[in-house]
Amino acid sequence: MDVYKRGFISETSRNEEEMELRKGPWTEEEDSMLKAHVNIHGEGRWNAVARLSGLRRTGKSCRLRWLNYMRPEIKRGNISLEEQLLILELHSRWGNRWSKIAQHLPGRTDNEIKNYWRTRVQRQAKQLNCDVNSKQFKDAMRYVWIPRLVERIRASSESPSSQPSTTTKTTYNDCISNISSSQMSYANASGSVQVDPSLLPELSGTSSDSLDTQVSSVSDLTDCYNPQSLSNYLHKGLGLEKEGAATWGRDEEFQATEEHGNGLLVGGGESSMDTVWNEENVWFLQQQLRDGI
DNA sequence: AACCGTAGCAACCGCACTAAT
DNA sequence: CATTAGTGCGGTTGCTACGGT
Repeated sequence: MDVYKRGFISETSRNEEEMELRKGPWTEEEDSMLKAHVNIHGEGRWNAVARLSGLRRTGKSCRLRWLNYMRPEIKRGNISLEEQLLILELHSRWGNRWSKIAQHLPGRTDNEIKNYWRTRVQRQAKQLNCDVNSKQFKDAMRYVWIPRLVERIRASSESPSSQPSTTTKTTYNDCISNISSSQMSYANASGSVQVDPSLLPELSGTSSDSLDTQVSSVSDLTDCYNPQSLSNYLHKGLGLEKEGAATWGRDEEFQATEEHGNGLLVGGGESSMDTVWNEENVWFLQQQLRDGI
């Protein structure tokens, strides 16, 4: 109870007692009041909503609650692999333009995507001891995580048991096809997803030059999972200068991981909550980064 | 069982933009 | 043109749940 009392503030405007505004978590009662009002009067004019609905909230608060939580089309629950891929792609293209990114993920809010980015992606950057905006990290995403994610999507599409919802798939493909740039990712006829590296952020001259060649040659995504290819990605994409530093021993371990099907590439029996951002990926990259420096 | 650290998420804040006056 | 109200957006905060010790 106290939690709902916490955070009351007084409004600077006219009737201070009457206009005492609530802050903090919304109660069920408030939710239903807001819902009832919006159902009758529609969205918009949030200050009027706040006044007329009887809610002691600011218009901003009402708007936020409605848009981020109460809209009927809000999709709740775990972010699917396709959505994760889309987020990574769109973020690499647009940066922190959360609302713009959210427009391409129906049912997801900018807040949700922002939270996803901060909690999952930034955490991984932290574990790798690099800045999320660093070239190093972007390259890791571009040449390791995104291809892995693509592969997992493909793998899951081939094994119906671990298939994310069809709805989500359709959504992803629809989104991709709706994005104007022809450089954007696309879903091919077989339903698998390819990532066009050109949509990703501009890299520094040296590495992008070498990488364009490397990546454009990857017409078949399975190539991404050829250990030699991956090694090349890491050396060129992550700017690792010692070509021989990451030994095949590493890749063998990587392959062994695949064979165990415990999460890197094979969808297995994981929950959809599982992401590409698992510890093995982090470990693998840390090793590559360490060896390469 | 109690405590602590952390991840995830809902909500707030401040600023910017836009349209109406 | 200047002002103001409404709205949108990105960054940040703080609460809750949960797992580890």
